[in-house]
Amino acid sequence: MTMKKTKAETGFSVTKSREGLRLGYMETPHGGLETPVFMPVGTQGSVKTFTPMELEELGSKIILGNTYHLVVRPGLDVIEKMGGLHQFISWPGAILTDSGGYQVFSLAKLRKVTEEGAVFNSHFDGRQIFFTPENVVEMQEKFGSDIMMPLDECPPYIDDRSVVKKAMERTLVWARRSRKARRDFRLALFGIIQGGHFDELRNESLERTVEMEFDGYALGGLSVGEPAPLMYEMVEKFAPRMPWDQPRYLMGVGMPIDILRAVACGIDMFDCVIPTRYGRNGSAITRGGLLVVRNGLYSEDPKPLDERCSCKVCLRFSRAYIRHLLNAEEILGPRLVSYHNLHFFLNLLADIRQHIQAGTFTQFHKDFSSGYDAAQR
RNA sequence: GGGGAGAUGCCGGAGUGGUCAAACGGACCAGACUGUAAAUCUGGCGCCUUCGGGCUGCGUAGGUUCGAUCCCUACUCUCCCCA
Repeated sequence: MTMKKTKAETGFSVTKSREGLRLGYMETPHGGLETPVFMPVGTQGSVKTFTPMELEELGSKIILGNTYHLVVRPGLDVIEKMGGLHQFISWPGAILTDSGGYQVFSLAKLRKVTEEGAVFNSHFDGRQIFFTPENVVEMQEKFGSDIMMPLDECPPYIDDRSVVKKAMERTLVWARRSRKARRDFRLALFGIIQGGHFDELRNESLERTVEMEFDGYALGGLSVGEPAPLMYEMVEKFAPRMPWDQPRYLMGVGMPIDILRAVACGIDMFDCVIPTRYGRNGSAITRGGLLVVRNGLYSEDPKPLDERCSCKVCLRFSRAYIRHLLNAEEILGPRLVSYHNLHFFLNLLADIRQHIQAGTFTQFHKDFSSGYDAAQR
């Protein structure tokens, strides 16, 4: 008698540091990676402004893709015919794909959610696209995503408990269906915990999702407009209750200090558009907080974006030059700031891992926070 | 020398008697951005303000009118055509 497979072959092991923090190692079909980890977001098959070579150079082991966006364009067929997502975008590392659950939130005006799934009027050409828990898993298997996220309903930050409850329950039903739909057990499938800022809902979502036995668990529905303290509260309460021996992913977070706080609560995986979006919009993330290089203040500033940074951009270029590039709408401007920002995030996570290992994370966290302008988050 | 057109805020450029501190762009200044419809979006952009409003203002100087960026006169300057 053969045991029915319920879990991916993707391996994950955690050790507990002296300070009680998590240090993990995850194996995927596209290489291993240490956690806590930051995953750059490459929605449409590209981490905006970066070549895969640059991502490798920065030490990124895993990036995100987005099922909704990739299906809208170039379409599932193209990616399949090109040999899967990794080959198509020429990325040798791991890929986690989000399901389109976030688009249920961000493209709320263009979609309709039913028990069956979510119908989107494509933002690109208006064409209707139907997402169900089943076909979303199927699509991600065709992509060959190392980590698949199930379709979920990500509600906005809202005080109406019944709305959040409904989304949470629907996410549970969809989770069960997603789990049943998987065929390729080399790929991991995570469960997503919803419930907004309501303790009982979060709790129920967590317990019932964990019962379904996924390969990892994610806290979803946070950083969707709620006050930061509320997000911290949720992470502080629920991260520790997620299974110890499996990856814990806080979706869409966040700013450096958000990440530090979440790591302290036991989160392993992060993704966020901040480094790349802020980069394109002219803000550098630095040890001192946010630095809006675009501002006139820096027009004659010879200093690097971050005086304590050793990235290629900071070793070579002045704020004045970068501001000029941004101002003149030279494409190099957004590229340079994005490069610095992503280096900052990846480096921060490397520092975090190192300090956890050394048993000095708490001090590092404290030092970082005091040097970082709180007003800039 | 003759004829014509025009001068508006940092720049371009609407406006042709009151609803104009003056449309719309651009530049400039600032803010936002957290599983990316974002190389995007929002706000400010004469001076002062207790944010109610007050003051100065559309080449210069006069004039008409209750009222002028808008009409008249002169001047200054710019551009175009003819000689």
